[in-house]
Amino acid sequence: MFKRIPGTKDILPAEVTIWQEIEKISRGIFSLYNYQEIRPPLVEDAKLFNRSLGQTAEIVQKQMFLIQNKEELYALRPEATASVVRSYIENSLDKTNSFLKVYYIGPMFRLERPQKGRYRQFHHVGCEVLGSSDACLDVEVISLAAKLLDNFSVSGYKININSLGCAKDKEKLQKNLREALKNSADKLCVDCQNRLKTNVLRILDCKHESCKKIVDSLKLEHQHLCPECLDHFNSVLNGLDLLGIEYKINYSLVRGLDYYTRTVFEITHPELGSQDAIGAGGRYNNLVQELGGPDTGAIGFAFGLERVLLVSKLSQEKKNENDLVFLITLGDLAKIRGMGILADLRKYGIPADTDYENKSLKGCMRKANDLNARLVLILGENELKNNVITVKNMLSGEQKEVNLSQLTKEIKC
RNA sequence: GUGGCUGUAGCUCAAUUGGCUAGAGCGUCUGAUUGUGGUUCAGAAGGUUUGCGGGAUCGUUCCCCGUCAGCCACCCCA
Repeated sequence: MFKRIPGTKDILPAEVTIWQEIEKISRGIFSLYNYQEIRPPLVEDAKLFNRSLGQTAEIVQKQMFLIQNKEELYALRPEATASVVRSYIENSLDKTNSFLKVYYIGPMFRLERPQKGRYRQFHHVGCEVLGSSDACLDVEVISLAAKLLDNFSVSGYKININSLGCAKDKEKLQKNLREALKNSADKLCVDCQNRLKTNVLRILDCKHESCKKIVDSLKLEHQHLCPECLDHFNSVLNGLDLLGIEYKINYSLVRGLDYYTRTVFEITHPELGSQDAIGAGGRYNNLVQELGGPDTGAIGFAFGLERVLLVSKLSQEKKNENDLVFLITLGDLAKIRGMGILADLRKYGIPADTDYENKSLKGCMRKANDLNARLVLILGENELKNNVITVKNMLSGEQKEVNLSQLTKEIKC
C-alpha cells in the first residue's frame, strides 16, 4: 500500500469546499484592493532562495525540498516572495509597470518535522507590492491582512509590529547587540551563543526566559533607527491608528528571513499551540536590487492557510446549498432516454445527476436526499407512455407531471 | 534535527490483573407487501485478528525490542 509522504495531506471532497471558499474570499478582497494574481512556478533554482532568504536561515540550511537535475539544483519553493521578485525582474515588470500589486495562492514546501499547524506541503495566500517605499503602503498592506482575516471569520488575532530599519540600521542594531552582549555572553543559551557569531538578530526573539531577560534589560528598542526609518515607522503607526487597527509594538520581533528591512509584522492567534503565527510579512527594500533588479521599495505578507483554517469559523457558518436536480429512471428504455434529459438540463446550466448503481426507487430517493437535491425527476414506464416526467420538489414534497418538452422551462423558473 | 505520548472496523472509541468466536456508536449497504426521501424499525457487510517486524510466554490487542506513522513539545516558521 502506498501512503502519503509525511507532512502532506489529502484535501478530500468533504473538505475542499472550505478551501474553495477561502480562495474565493481571498480573490474578492484582493481585487477590492486592486491586486492581480500572479502564478510563478513551484520549482526554482535553489540558489534563488539561498540568496534571498539568507545562508543562515533555517529554511535554507535544512528545510529545502531539493531536486538534483544533472548540474542544476532545483528547489520546491519554501515561500513565494523570492519567486515573485525573480519574476518581476526577469519579465521586466519594473519597466512596464512602475508599480505592481500582486497576490498568490498556492502550495509551499519545507522539510520540517510535521506538527499541528505545520506541514511539509502547506498553503500560502499572500501578496507582494513592488515599486514604493511609501509608509501608507505599509498601512494598506497590514490593513489588507486584517481585512482578509475578518472575512475568513477569524477573530481574536494579534498583530505584532516592529521596524528593523534600513540596511545600515540593521547593521547598527547587530553591532549594538554584539557590544551590549559582550559581557553577558556566557549567560546566554547555547543557541544564542552560536547566534552571536552567525545571526545576532535572532537573539532578540529567543524564547529562553534567561535570554529574554538579558535582551529586555538592554533596552535597545529603536535606538538603531535612523531619522528616516523612525519617521517611516511612526507614519505607519499613525496610519494604523487612523484605520482603527489594533497592534502591539514588539521590539524583539525580527524575522527568520534575511531580506526584511524597516516594517516587519506577525499575526498570531492564541488558540493555536506553539505554531501560533497565522501570517507574517514586512518590507524588503533591498531584495529586488539584491536579486539583480533596480533599487525598489517592496512589501508583502503571507498567511498559512492550514493555520487559518484551524481558527476560522467559516466551516460552521457554511450552509449546505445544492442546486442539483436528480433524475431517477425506471427500466432500460427510460435509462437511455434519461441520458438525453441530463444532457439537456446541463445544456441549460442546470446541475444534474442520476443513479449509476442500479438502486431501487427508494434507494434513489435516499441518495437524492443525501445529495441535498432540490428536485427529483422520475421517468418510468407510465411517464414514457404519456411523454411526461414526474417532477418532485424535495423541500415541499409536492410533485406533478410535466410534459417532457416543457421540462427545462419548468425547472428554470 | 532532539525529546515525550499514541497506533484496535471508513470514523470515534471498548475489551476485567496476559485467557473462550476482539465489541459498541456513527457511517455504508439492503429491506419494512411489488413506483417515492428525511424520522423510525429490522438485517447485513466490514478487522488478511489489533500499523509493520521480531522477542519473552502454554497463551497476549495488552509485556519487551526495533521500525513506520500520527500527535504534542523543543527548534523553526505561515
